[in-house]
Amino acid sequence: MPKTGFTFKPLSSSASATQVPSSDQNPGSEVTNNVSIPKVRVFTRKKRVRKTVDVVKENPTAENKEHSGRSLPDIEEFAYKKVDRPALSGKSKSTFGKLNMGTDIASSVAMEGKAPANWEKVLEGIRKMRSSEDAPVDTMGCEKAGSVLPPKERRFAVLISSLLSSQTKDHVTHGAIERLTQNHLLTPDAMDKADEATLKDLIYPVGFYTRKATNMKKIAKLCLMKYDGDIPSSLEELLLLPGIGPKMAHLVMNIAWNDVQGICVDTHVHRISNRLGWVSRPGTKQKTLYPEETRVALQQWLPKEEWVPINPLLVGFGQTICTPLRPRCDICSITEFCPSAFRETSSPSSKVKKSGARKKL
DNA sequence: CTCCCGACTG
DNA sequence: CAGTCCGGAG
Repeated sequence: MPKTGFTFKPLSSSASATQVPSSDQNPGSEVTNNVSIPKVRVFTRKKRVRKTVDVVKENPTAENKEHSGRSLPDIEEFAYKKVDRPALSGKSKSTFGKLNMGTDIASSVAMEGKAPANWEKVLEGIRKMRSSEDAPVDTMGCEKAGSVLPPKERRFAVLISSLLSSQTKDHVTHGAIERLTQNHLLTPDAMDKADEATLKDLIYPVGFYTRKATNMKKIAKLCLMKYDGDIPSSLEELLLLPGIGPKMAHLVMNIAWNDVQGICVDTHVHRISNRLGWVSRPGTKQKTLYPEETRVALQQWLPKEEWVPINPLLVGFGQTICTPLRPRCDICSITEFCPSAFRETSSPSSKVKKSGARKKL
């Protein structure tokens, strides 16, 4: 991949491990330095085809697809998003009940705020396992590359990169950022003026590009109008931006502002922390139900120096060994400290009703 | 819960 | 080829 100046690499705390040598990079990237070209290069490959699957969801109760309750109740402090979310109270309760089961991994669960036994050995063990294989998840690959930009631009780039990186492979995110950069659209000003359709085409392969293009424009405008072209500097204000939730907000605080307000918890950190018995619901031995709950619990005992590195560490571990499905306990070196080792317990988001149910007849 | 997008997996 | 992946929002 040609790196034309900006080589930002967002802390892809999610996807990215898996290879994907896919021959398709971006076919038009021979655009080296025609800086003067005012027009935007549009993606012409693979047509975006709507799936138009005329699936008549005759079974609205989604028998499979059991997410792990993504939305959270208003757990403690600021951290939680925009306005007040009324929901969660009544409805999803039944679902949570189900997810809640099988949580006896608590033998070594940390007592409120107290560090679980051997956590240092566990971390060390994971580090070892990670170093042996080529960890694709390098955390701050950005600070070195992004530093070529003035602070303000760099922060904006970090914010946009974070937005684009969710649910998207690293190389894809990188390509999108590169295209935006080449077209001089990686600034609040330009982005605000740009066509939404143009942005959409430029970021194309990233996940949820349509929604992200919309969010990018809104974010650019907000940065312009409320923050003088800079990005919000607090967690609360970052959370107010469309498309920026707890996970990304912490990531941006860490990288863009170098101000560690909290741990960036994604599903890997969430799942593994629970498997290890590192966190539990307040006052219980139950697994935490939401990433935010995990974050709070983890922050109660994990030394602050580990707050940032814990993410890339567990993400890499979670993608290669402690996987959601069929974790590789057989090759894991810390099973002696893991209450969940060799248990089919699977992830926090258990998979109860699933294959057993009938498809569509 | 469901949708958003698409690439990958069993 | 249905199910997974996994962050955010409604």
